[in-house]
Parts: sequence; C-alpha cells; structure tokens
Amino acid sequence: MKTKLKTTPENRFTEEQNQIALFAKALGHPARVKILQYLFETKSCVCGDIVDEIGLAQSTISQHLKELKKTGLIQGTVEGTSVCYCINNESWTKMKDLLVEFFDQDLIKTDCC
Amino acid sequence: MKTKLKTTPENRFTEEQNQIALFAKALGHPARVKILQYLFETKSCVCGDIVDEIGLAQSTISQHLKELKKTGLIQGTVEGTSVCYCINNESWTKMKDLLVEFFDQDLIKTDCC
DNA sequence: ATAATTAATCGTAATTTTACGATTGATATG
DNA sequence: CATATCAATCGTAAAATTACGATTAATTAT
Repeated sequence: MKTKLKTTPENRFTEEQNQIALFAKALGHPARVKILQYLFETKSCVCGDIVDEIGLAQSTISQHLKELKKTGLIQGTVEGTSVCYCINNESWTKMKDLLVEFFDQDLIKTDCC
Repeated sequence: MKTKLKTTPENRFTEEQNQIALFAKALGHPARVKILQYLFETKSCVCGDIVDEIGLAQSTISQHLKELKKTGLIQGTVEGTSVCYCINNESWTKMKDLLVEFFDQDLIKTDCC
C-alpha cells in the first residue's frame, strides 16, 4: 500500500534543537520578556504586581506565566492569597548555556557567500 | 476611584523588549534552529540542500527561510537557477549581543523567593 | 460564617503559525 | 524555441497563540 503517512518523525530534529527552540519560543513574546526583566529587577514578584506592571488582563498574564513555568524558567510559591513568582536560576543558567553555545557557532565559521 | 490608565499597545513594551522577542521568536522553531546550524556548518548553503537536509516540504522551508530573512539573520543571493543562503553576520552579532545582555541579568540579581 | 481578595481556569474569538500541494516566474540547458 | 530545474508564492487547512471577560477555588479578613 502506498503509505502517505503523517510525517513529523521525532528524529527530524535533535533534542538539542528542540530545547533551543523551546527556550527561544518562551522568550518570543515581549510580555514574557518584560515579565522576566521585572522578576529580575524587583524583589516583589507577586502576580498582581506583574499584572499592574505589564498592563494586560490578569488572565492573559496568567497564561504567560504558565508558559514560562512550562519551560521551567520561573516558579511560583503560594503566599497566603497571592502567589510569589521568581526566576528559577538553574533553568535560567541552563538556557543561557544552551543558547550562548548556539550563538557562538559564528566563532568557528568562516565566510560563506 | 482608581483609574487604571490604559496603556496603548505601542508603548506597552520597549523597543528593546520587542527586539528581543522578535529574535527569540525567529529561533522558536526547531526547523529554523537546524537551518541556521546547517548554514554555519556547511559552505553549500543552497536552498535545495536545505530542503534535503531538514526533511520538510520545499514550500515549508521557503516559509522558514522567509521568516529568518525577515529578522535579517540570513540573506539569499540568486546564483543561476538556485539561491544561496548565508548567515548575515552583522545581524547575528546584533542578536547575540542583545540576547546575551538579556541573559546576563542574573549576574546583577540577588535572590528572590 | 460571610465577605473580600488573589490567581488559575474556562470559554471564546481573532490572529498567527505551520504544513502541504499546486502553481508561477526565473534561469539554465537541450 | 522548448524544456527542465529551482525557489517563491498561492491557496488552504489544522493547530497554536494571544487576548479578554467570567467563573471558580483557595485563602484571608471581618
């Protein structure tokens, strides 16, 4: 039988390529960039403060936070009725190392066209 | 009454935040990560070779190349009937600098939660 | 216990992304 | 010229993203 199977073999991309893309995707929205910057520059990382700071609806911010949590870049701890978010330094470093290594490809490469 | 000043989408994010997100978004798909790696590691950066290398449809690769071109990370030069793609080193460096600076926020940062 | 506060989730709509096949336009080659 | 080749674009469909208001769950305060 002629199998026009659904493509997308999981060996199409390496785990590293997928990881790089995943981290990059997490940074691929200005709101998330701003959230991360805010979490770095302030100690009060309560969700409500983030909502005020960014200027998007509370539910939207929650979605972005969820996205960042998914990659492990941030983590939240319940504090009474609010939730305190902060950078997960381990994940941040992991992302940093992975992406910087990716960026530094150009140090090996010479000219092309 | 507390009047929540509505920020317009234009000044909601800084130009830097938008730039970071834009570059990150470009890297936010494993196919584009792989394309960039391929362009670095080989001298033959012809579109057809990229299609063979990645294993996606030609039109899909074209779309990804367009996306990368949009950010300026790559450029293509027509060579006869084919097109030779290569990294735009200036843009690559610009992205590198911008993102590495963003990554290095953690060097200033103390602990949070 | 009741009310208030906070953040997650739900439901939904608009937009964007991703993928493919088909077509088109450009350039070689016969 | 006719034809083959290559890559961009078109048309389209499925999936994901982004945004919002409304609701819910959990906790704190009255």
